[in-house]
Amino acid sequence: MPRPGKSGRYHHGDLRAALIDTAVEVIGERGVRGFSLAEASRRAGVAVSAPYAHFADRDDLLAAVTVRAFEKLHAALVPALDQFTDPADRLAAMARGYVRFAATHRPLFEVLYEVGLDKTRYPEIKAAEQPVNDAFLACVRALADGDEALADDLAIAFEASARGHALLLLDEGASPGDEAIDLAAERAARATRALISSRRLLGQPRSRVKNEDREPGLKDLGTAEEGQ
Amino acid sequence: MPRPGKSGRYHHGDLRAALIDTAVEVIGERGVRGFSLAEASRRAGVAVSAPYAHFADRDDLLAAVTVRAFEKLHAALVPALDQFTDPADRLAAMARGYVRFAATHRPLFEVLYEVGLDKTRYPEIKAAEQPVNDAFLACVRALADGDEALADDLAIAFEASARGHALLLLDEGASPGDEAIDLAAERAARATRALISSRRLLGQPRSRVKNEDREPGLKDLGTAEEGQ
DNA sequence: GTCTATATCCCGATAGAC
DNA sequence: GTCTATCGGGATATAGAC
Repeated sequence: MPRPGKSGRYHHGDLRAALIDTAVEVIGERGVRGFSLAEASRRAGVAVSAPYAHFADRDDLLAAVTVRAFEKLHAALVPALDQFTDPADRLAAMARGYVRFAATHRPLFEVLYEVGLDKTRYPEIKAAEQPVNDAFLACVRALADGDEALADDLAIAFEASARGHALLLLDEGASPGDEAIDLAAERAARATRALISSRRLLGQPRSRVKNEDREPGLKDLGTAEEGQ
Repeated sequence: MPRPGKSGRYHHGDLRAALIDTAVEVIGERGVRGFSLAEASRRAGVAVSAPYAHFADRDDLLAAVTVRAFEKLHAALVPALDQFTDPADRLAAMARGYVRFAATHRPLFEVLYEVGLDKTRYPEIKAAEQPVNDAFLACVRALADGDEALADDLAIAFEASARGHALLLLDEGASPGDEAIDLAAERAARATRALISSRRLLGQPRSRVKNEDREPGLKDLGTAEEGQ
């Protein structure tokens, strides 16, 4: 942690970290695409050329922000997961935490999907993404009972639902503290449970159908239950 | 349909329409935020000042593109809907058509949600949106059996799921003709059926529960708590 | 590591000629 | 309705001083 000291320079202990902070701020106002290195520099109180001492270029800073975004997402999800042992409970909690994260860290959430950086060029991003994916895949597999295809089906349906709920919430313009957040998070959790409950309906008509999944009117939810 | 005629001018029959076309093209490459009036003009082969004869400003052109987007979406959905009478079939078909639209008209799909224009300032957009919403709400209500709250729950869960499936597909980088499109569309349709099938699980613990919807195996949906 | 200065580029929007 | 020309602004990135 470099400290400014007594030097004649009027600057930072850690400009690199400060720039990531201001970048998040700017992204929150202008979006990823509208973000500019120049504006971030201005808000950090340094010359527009200063960032180049810490980042190769604009994309390099965005990559750092993306890493932070995945780390924060993971940090937001873990405590929710630790509350439960039942896989269905855990997956529902993930949906809840995910939606909440989107609303309380909107800029970081946007960054997750909108940076559009080539991840092979920024392996740090893939690395930061890993823990989240692992936690989530573990839940899904536990609910699929060894059926890999079913695990995939459920994983995709869950991801789509959670992300969709988050986006609908953000479209409403919800901001931190808003009561709409809890409502949307709860909706996402319930949709997750609904998908789990009917997960046998998610599969493509593969070679041989497991049991029967005739489309019931409303009854017959029962067959969906055995993985806890 | 104005035609160029013999005039000395070397121009369009309909620059307005041509600009909308090139705008879609540019948005496809650079996104909504990266779209510029100047680039659209260049591709249409006119001076950068020409668009101002047809559009008040950049936003005005984007609004026109948005209107086209909703019209196209509606056009893509109607034939799918006409195929079925059963509400569940219709809603599943809507999901399928929606996902397919996202992949085959990616720029227009992006425009639907990312223009960020004040819709009160552009009532044309609201008007173009209306038919899609109506068709979709009709399906949902038919499945809710008079229960308004359930209709809302299902509507949101469906929208979230469909949009999420579309985004996951686009993130894969699917382009028109790709086989991944049909797969994703089918997944969205099946997720829709799963949600319909378990729609009684979507509701918040409201005053009094309609009949019974104790979910076997999943106890205590009621007071799910905590998120982060 | 940060500054000042600069090169180069693209954008939105307007004015006035045709 | 379109063109040429222009103003004003903001961006990325580099060079060289301290």
